[in-house]
Amino acid sequence: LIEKGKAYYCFCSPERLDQIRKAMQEKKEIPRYDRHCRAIVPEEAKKRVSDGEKYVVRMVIPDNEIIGWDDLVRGRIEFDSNVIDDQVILKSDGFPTYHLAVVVDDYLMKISHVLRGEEWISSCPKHVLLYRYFGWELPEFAHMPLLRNKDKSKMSKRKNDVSIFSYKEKGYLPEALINYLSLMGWSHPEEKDIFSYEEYIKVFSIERMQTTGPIFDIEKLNWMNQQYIQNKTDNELKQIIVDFYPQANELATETLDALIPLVKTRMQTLKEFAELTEVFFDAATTGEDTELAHIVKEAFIAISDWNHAMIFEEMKKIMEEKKIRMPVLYKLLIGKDRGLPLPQVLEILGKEKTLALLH
RNA sequence: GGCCCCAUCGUCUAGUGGCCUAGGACAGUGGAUUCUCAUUCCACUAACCGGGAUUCGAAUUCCCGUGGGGUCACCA
Repeated sequence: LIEKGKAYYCFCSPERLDQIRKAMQEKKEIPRYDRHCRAIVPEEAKKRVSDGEKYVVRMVIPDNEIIGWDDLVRGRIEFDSNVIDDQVILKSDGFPTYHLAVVVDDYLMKISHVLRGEEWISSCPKHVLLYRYFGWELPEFAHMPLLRNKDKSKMSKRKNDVSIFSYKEKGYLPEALINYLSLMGWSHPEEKDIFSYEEYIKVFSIERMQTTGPIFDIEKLNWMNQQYIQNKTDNELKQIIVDFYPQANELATETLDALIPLVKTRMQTLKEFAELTEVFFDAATTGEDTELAHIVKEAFIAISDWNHAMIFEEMKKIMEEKKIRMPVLYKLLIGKDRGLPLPQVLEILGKEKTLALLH
């Protein structure tokens, strides 16, 4: 590029760069490199380089030209070359900057389509120019909309939780996350909301890509995750839960098996399993109403055939007599006023452990 | 601020001049089912940023505003 006159050595110090940038800003001009070193004749530049002077390499931006490309999602995009900076393409440490690297790397990798975030639009003309300078065929460019926060600013590592691993840790299923994300800026041709990754690959088309930046809303992800959890078979879900929450292995197999269908419709994320099944892991505290506890205990002791139907019968009698409602019994037995269906939970827990809750 | 991108319910979106008194999904509200909570089912609330122009006819085309976003590094 240097030999072709499409790039040149620059010896300007960071201090000088800072200075001219500030000066230009004060004059309300576009803060750009002033092309100071572009005037240095090649022989002199080469000599200074071989003398060991520190340098970077900048690309030459032509004057008064329109640089553009046909973006696959946005159509024709054009820039006036006069607003483009003589970008550094090789740093003083000898490493290329992103602009040089991405063009060369994509070329070597035989990349046909460059799909990237909208934030890259303004540096794209530099890339277009680099392709031209190298004499390489331009790939297709498609600039995707940016995921945004509630305040509409773009999502970023600094401000947001954008690590896919953290979503996994929070108990989101990979397929649910993928499904949800696929709907950010794109829509299924049949307006479906739930579809598999395989189907997504099959029906995806860049034409359906939207140009506006969608706001990442966790509510719909939650709903979608719940849908995916519900659509699992009991066995699949059991495996997923055990993988996610190894403590589940402490439970007897029958216990866990019986719990799965109960938790299935009540989990938005896998993390909620622990909360839902707390009573199976920790000895729950008894309620304050000791009189009620005593009555319930007596009634339960009398149950010979320990199953949820019988348990529920006894509970109904007590609720009628004491004029109380279900939440009171929940509170008494599991320490919370809501949860998995109580009679079933108690059946699974077993008579002995249930009575222990009421000691 | 310059340049660039964008603009339909609170949110994700359908919509490519007439099928739109704008459709679906999430959330919200009300109801049905029900042993709490969920699930499931039903219903309701809710949007084309503003102004011009083109057209017999604009959410859809064009222009001007306004608003939002991105970017202006020897970071990617």
